[in-house]
Amino acid sequence: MPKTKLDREFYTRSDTLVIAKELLGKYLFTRLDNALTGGMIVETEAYLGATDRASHAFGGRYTDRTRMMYSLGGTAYVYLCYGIHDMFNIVTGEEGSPHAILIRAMEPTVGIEIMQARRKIHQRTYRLTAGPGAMAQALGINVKHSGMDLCGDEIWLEDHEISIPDADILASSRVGVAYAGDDAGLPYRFRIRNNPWTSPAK
DNA sequence: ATGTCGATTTGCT
DNA sequence: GCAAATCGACATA
Repeated sequence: MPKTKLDREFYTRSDTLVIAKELLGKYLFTRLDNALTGGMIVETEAYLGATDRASHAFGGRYTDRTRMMYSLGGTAYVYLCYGIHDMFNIVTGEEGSPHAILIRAMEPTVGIEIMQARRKIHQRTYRLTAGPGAMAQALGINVKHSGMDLCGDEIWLEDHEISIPDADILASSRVGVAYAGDDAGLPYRFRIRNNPWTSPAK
């Protein structure tokens, strides 16, 4: 089966919600510390830049932390949450448009022992990569990788020609964004129906 | 300069 | 099921 790395054109398209859905079933890999780890994306969440109250870039906010969100599509945006968790996002759209997609969970396929060691988990459990902080930790991603080009060879995505039918994509409201007012209820969280590797948060 | 709080996870009651 | 953990970004002064 053909496996092709997602190229710049995939990320620079303008419809972030479409990209967020298309990312389901794609594969995410990291080759960090000379170790290959990765798996299939099963849950994503879209943040629509300056017009989205839940986005860090709402209103065009531009700070040291959010600067990377304005990069060209296909750039990593990683930030620290609750002082503990590194959250991995994929920037989309053209340069200057601060859209991003949070990768919330994946089904691990490659380098499982390495991911277990990074997570200090030594049993087979869905907890390994369910939830954005847990998944980034398993992949070895941290805030130092913010701004990294996802068309390079340290963090990248691949199309394995798995397509998720619309009927198997569940859309629901985003998690942990109650502060976003009217935008909190928008159905921008997507996951694969009946996939046990999706994150536990409601 | 200082205070508040988060796009979460984990462990314990 | 609930609350602690933990620190830097951001807002306010």
